[in-house]
Amino acid sequence: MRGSYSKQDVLVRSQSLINQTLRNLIPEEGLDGIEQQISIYGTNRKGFWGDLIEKYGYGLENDNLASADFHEAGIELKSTPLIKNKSGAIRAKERLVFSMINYMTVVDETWETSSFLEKNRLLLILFYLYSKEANLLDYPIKHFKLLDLLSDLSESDVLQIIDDWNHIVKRIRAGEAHLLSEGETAYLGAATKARDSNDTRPQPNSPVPAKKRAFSLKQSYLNVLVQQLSGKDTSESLNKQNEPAKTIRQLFEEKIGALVGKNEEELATLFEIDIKMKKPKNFRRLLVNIALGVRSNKITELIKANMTLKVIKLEESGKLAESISFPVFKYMDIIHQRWEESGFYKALTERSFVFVIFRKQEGTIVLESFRFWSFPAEDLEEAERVWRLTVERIKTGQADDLPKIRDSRIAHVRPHARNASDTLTTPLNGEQVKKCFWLNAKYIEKSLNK
DNA sequence: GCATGATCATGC
DNA sequence: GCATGATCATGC
Repeated sequence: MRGSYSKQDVLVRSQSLINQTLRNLIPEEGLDGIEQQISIYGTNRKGFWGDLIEKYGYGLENDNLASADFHEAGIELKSTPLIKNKSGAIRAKERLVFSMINYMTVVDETWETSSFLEKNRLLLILFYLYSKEANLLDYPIKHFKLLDLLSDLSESDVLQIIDDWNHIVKRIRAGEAHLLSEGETAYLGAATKARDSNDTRPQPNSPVPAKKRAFSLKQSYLNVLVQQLSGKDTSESLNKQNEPAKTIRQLFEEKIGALVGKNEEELATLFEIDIKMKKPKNFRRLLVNIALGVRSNKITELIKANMTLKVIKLEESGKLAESISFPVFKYMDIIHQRWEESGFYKALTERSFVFVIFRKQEGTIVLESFRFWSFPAEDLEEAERVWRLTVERIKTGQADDLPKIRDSRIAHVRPHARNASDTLTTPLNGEQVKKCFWLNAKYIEKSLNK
């Protein structure tokens, strides 16, 4: 069977698999044996579902050859789980991981000659709906997406993925593989594969060993794909139809870069906004949205990239007045979490920011610049210290006395609530006002000036 | 002037 | 109703 599919065959076959389950697809005489394997290995055996769908969904024999699954059509098949959250919405359960990054050899590749492109030039992503309670034989297939990385350069996603690949490889060439983080790139990330911090690999241009990493499509990227495939995507793209595709960086250069040097009043006039009315709290964000050509804060490219747009204002001296907040944590949850699974850790390592920077100047406020920023890996240890201190205090009945701004050069804990009666339960200190981690304004300011 | 606590404002 | 971005208010 292997190799006899054309691209069209693969698409037709995939369409026919929608809403099917393995139980529907596996012939009766094969089911017993597979059920037995499930009872031995459990339902979480990695890749098992993917192996079975190749065989029973597409009639491909399992092998370990490095060449594409559908040899003839040059298509690589990747299966990835979806999960329903409490409110019933469907999202990607995890990132989609490709092969390991070989730091030693990838530095000699270009995108065109890369082993990544060689293996994944035509990517068929199959989404199935996982459920903790269900048998894996009963996971329904929900969507599929064919991504042509080789020739679909008009597709902005592909452009961005190439940009990301180049960024990652550039870092490795610079001897900075140990400083990589997933948040540095937009859609294609360098996800850690290491079980612990000793699980490392050598890199060519530095003696420092680096954590094992693999290329991956980010969970946030898959989430938007799924929304789009199911017709539920309400975000607005910065890439306009009939215009050439651009990367996120190019889009900001074009749309924000062009307005650098203009002040609030000039921007308001340009956009025909009546500024005589009282300025709302998010006035500059509104200006930025208009500049970007969107009407809401849901911007497709930024959601895909797990990137937060922050509009900040510097004092005349260049000082940043306000710290930057993260989502509120639950006292009762955080005490049971490991650092690596905490919301703060994930926000720091997987999220990134684009800052649009205004600055006070001679009685007005001027659009000064924009900057892409992600949390530097070398500062993770200090963030971890603040997090551990926070957890320790909550556990020991000091939830009313959490790390303050002077306790760390990087982060602190502060309220983030509607008002003083907007509280959550603590283990030993009763109800306390909702709080979250904040990155110190001074730390951000210094980091942006680097 | 800054740390800290508190709240406003908006959109989902 | 709530999460989140953004900023205000107070007191040392």
